Amino acid sequence: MASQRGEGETTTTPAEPADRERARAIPEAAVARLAVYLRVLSGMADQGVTAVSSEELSQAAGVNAAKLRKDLSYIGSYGTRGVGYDVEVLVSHIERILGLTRNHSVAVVGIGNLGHALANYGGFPGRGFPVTALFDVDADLVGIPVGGIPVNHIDDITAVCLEREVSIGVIATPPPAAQSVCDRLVSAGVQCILNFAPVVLQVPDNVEVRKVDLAVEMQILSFHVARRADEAASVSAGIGPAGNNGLGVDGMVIRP
Amino acid sequence: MASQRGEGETTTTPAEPADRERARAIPEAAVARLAVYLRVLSGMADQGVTAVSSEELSQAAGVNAAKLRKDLSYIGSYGTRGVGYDVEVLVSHIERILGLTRNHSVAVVGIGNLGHALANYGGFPGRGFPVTALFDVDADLVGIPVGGIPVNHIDDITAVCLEREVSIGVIATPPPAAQSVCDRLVSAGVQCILNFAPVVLQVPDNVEVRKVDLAVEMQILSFHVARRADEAASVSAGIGPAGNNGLGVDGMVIRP
DNA sequence: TCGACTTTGTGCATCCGTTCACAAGCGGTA
DNA sequence: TACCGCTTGTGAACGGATGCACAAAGTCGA
Ligand SMILES: NC(=O)c1ccc[n+]([C@@H]2O[C@H](COP(=O)([O-])OP(=O)(O)OC[C@H]3O[C@@H](n4cnc5c(N)ncnc54)[C@H](O)[C@@H]3O)[C@@H](O)[C@H]2O)c1
Ligand SMILES: NC(=O)c1ccc[n+]([C@@H]2O[C@H](COP(=O)([O-])OP(=O)(O)OC[C@H]3O[C@@H](n4cnc5c(N)ncnc54)[C@H](O)[C@@H]3O)[C@@H](O)[C@H]2O)c1
Repeated sequence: MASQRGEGETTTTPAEPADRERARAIPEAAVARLAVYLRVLSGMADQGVTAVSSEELSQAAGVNAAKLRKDLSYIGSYGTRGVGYDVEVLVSHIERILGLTRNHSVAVVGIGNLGHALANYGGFPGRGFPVTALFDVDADLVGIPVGGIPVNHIDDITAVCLEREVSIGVIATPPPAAQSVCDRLVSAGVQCILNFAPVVLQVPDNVEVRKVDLAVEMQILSFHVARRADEAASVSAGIGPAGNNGLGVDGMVIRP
Repeated sequence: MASQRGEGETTTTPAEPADRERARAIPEAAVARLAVYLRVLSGMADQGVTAVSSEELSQAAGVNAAKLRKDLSYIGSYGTRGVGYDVEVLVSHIERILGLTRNHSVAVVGIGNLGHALANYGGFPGRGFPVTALFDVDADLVGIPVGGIPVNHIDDITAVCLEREVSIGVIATPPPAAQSVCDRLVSAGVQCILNFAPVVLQVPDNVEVRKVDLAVEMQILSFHVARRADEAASVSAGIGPAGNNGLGVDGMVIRP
């Protein structure tokens, strides 16, 4: 039922600083996991699952059960001992902590290979991150709609970002342009930036930057390959490549 | 220097530990930063810079100088006290530790929006990660070259991966297909996977998975916005640092 | 050759995050 | 109602990463 526990939610709650204070104390790593739990829980909810134990959820999310419980404890105690967690309740609390109760308008800058993919991606709007503006410096692109949104010229970035209340700026330009684009976004009041360009951005303290660096990811994988090769070498001999040792596909399945 | 090492490292090989042993001891977080240092150093080398101090390099990489020196110490002592580091020397040692002395063949699975962008991206081959195979289940795509490489059918994945010695598999398929694609890659002997699908993959112990989840990144940004808003709210009653009122372009933005 | 100066490399204290282990709390059952 | 088994929530131990501070080690100029 939707109306359970009369969680009026209208912040008319007993002005507990506890909630607000709590948010500050959540470790960054835990925040990232909460986002994963949220996705898993949403999937469960869609399949009609109403309750889940920390053991089940932790397996579905690929983490240790104790860690999951600790993560959830950062946002409060919403489980029932002996039973588990109510999926919907957990979803709504995680959404609240992650600030997903309101939409976050996204702007993509640099509509090249990657920018096109991002603009066309349908996964963001549904999760509260509508892409509302696209920018590029290329005159041939300006005016053309991509993913339903017309590309604006980079010079209009301030006006458009303010008008559409952009809160997250995504940088998908070539590396040399990234810092300049970043500065423009910051000037336009954008305080969150997701950067795909392999460049270290300099920003004021009040701006949050996260980077996605595929080359770095691959190099980390490369490191592990090398390490593994070394280990194998020092132990010599080896176990066969083992096509499918154990581990099957499955994983757990729906349970209505 | 081999002056003093911590105590036993639980190694099975008592002789000539040197770099091989060292690699195992490098913290994961440091490995990620080494990749960033490498990129910065490569850029410096291209511009003719031959020497650099920990202070300069750390600033360019956006980290603390002490942390940078500690990171470098994990791979050995290649600096010169009173002077700094030789750029080329550092580059070659980092490349060696990251296993970049040999190429790592990459296969991309799922040639949709994202797959196209990845296949067309020119930044990988130059860094030792040549994309040598593309796969999709869509018959209309099979045979068509993308970024110069013809798309293969997913059913040929084992044969093609073995033939081209693919060492990294990139998953860019819709979420429902991700686990199955992952299993196929593993069966084909691929031990490193970079996953873009918002799904938790189940893999054997000998396979390394890294994920890139844009929705999670955005939610982390959202969390910080919310946290910042809370802080502002709890202080709003009175003190307002500086003379600007939140919204809009605040006064700063200076950047050297 | 020598001494002053610069910068590295690292021991150590600290902090943050992970894991363990178990008491507390709850639903179900007799 | 009283008991029993299950699962949560968390105190505490642990381990890894971070940052500081400084001795060691080298360069450079006189
Ligand atoms: N394509 C990928 O798969 C991929 C992978 C990893 C990293 N990246 C990084 O993402 C970024 C974009 O990659 P891409 O392949 O889409 O490049 P791209 O060259 O296809 O597109 C870049 C776009 O940015 C535009 N642009 C250039 N300067 C601009 C400016 N000052 N303001 C606004 N727009 C500007 C260009 O007109 C172009 O449309 C690059 O930094 C690249 O290194 C891309
Ligand atoms: N496009 C983005 O910017 C973006 C952003 C974040 C996450 N993602 C994720 O990346 C993945 C790909 O996104 P997209 O926008 O490119 O999707 P898309 O639908 O454009 O492309 C998916 C491609 O995978 C192919 N495919 C489907 N099943 C397959 C199978 N079993 N084997 C091989 N190929 C198969 C399809 O034929 C299609 O060409 C999705 O999981 C998406 O959630 C994409």
